[in-house]
Amino acid sequence: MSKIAAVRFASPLPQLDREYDYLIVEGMSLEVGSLVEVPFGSGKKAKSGVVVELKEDSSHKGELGSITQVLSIHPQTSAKILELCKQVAQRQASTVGEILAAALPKRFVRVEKNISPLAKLESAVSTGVSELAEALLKAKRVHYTPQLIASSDDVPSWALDFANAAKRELQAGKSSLVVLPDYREVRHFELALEHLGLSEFSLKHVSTDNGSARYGNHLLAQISCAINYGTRTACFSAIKDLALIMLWDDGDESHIEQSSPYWNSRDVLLQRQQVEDTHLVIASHSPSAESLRLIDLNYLVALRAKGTKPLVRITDSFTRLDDETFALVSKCLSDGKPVLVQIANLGWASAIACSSCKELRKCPSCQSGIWIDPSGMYRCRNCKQSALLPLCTCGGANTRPIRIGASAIADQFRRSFPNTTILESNGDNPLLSTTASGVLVVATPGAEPDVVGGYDLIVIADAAQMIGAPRLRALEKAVGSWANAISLASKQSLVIFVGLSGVIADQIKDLDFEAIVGGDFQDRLSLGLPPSTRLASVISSNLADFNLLREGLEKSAMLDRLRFLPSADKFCLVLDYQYSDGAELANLLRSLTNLLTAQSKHKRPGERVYRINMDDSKVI
DNA sequence: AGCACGCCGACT
DNA sequence: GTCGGCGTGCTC
Repeated sequence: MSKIAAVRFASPLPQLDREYDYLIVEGMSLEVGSLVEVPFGSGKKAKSGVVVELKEDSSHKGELGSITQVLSIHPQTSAKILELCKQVAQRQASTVGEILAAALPKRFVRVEKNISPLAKLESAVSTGVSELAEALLKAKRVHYTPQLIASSDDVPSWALDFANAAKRELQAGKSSLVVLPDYREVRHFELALEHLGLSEFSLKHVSTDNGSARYGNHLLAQISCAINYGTRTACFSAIKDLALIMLWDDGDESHIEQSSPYWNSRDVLLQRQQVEDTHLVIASHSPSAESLRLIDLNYLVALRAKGTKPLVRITDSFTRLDDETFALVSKCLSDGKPVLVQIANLGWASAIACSSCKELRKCPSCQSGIWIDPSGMYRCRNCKQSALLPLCTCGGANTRPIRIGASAIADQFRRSFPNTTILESNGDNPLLSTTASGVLVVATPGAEPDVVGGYDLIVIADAAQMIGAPRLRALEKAVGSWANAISLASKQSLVIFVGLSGVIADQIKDLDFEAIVGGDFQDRLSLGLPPSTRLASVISSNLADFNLLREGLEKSAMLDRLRFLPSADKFCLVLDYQYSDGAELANLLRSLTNLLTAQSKHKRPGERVYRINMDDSKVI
């Protein structure tokens, strides 16, 4: 029996970011991952922590305290996950405690009393031939492009491929982990599990589930082999005999943690693959620039499923719905077939202008633009609140909409096709699926609902506008959202891209998403922009500490390898760095900000002086 | 985060 | 003299 336990606290504080050794009282049973209560600090106040190591002796010179009690014998996490937390903390210039806080679920004592292991899958059950599962026998890490359109049963191909690969592992007595961007894709994967009769062998890890269900599955994952699936926090679920990790649509922004320390599923799972020595699949209809980079480096082996693709029609029309497109929509609807129209902007209009002087109308309090939301309210882009519209500076009262949005387009369709069901779906008000037959759906990118049998016509009405957005990843994001929309097509579907010409039009003809994203990737490579490099950002809470940080970096040994980029935010420092310098930069930023935070004259309770993001995709 | 220690100004 | 202000630093 070990005598000493090293304990860690799930706290973001850098002062507490280390292991503390405690004596294990005789007769106490615990293991790595157990939750314990220990006396801590000068007041010997009880504090709960996680056992991270069992050992015989301590390097600590002073006297050791004793563990007061074992709160839960059930391990909350595993040694491998603790190692993963350390590595992620290192890369994100964060603390282990902060990552650990993300890795530990909320505890529900009652759940611990009645957990029983999951049933075992009979290994005799035959498995269908799966290209993906076959490829995994040959390569450790795979990038997978599934068949674009579902071949049957309205279950997406990728979800069936994932479930089949997971089934094969389960038959070999191994677990798998599937990480999905959002609830929609969770539902798709569940459909595949149901289709293959695997539901009872699976464990769901999503934050929207009630806490006790989630905690129960968290504990079960460590004692039963299963198909584990969930959204991004599932990246840190401790799993028994994990052999396969699969990530769907790694370019989706839902995979990025929005609060400090801003980790993302792809980076965490790439590290987890190494820590746990598992197989890894990163899959999407349209590749992310990062995964193309990993294929280029031969870190991922590319695999593409064969399959039919819908017909494509491209118009270089400046209007979103030219006469010919409109006629095709009309024809489809009169045949009782479902139609999808993807519109980039939400609401009735993106902006409004004065009818007399043509000036854009601004918010009276902050001078930001005003748009019209789906309920028809005038809203300021900055203060987000509904704005009462005052008279224009020229005295004019009338306005006209600039760039009408999805609600206005849906309204036009309602007038053109009074006998057709017109549905709207957007991120704020998503429609997951519809069963109507002759339906016309107007959706914003990422909110396209499923329809039974698939859409027979899909109109990407804002193709030109989406690729022209002044953002670094505009093209990659646009193509990704087109691919996902088109994956909802029926087998005899037609896809219309409005407003495209030139090289992109040539590439989109064959729905060769990889060629488009790849070309964009090469362009960025030659410009030295992400993902060939990365952008780190540090937001300071005040000007004095912002200047101290900048001075500190300018005096550092890394100065010649860093590039300072201009930033719109006033206290935001943006740095461009090479992947190979990432670990060193993270260390530098962490030690520098820790030092400056300790000395800061401007810190306020509860507020961080510096917020570090080692991979900021929003910054330019 | 807490909590003690410590080194300066105002007070019975 | 000594009570208490909160800046600095440590917690196994």
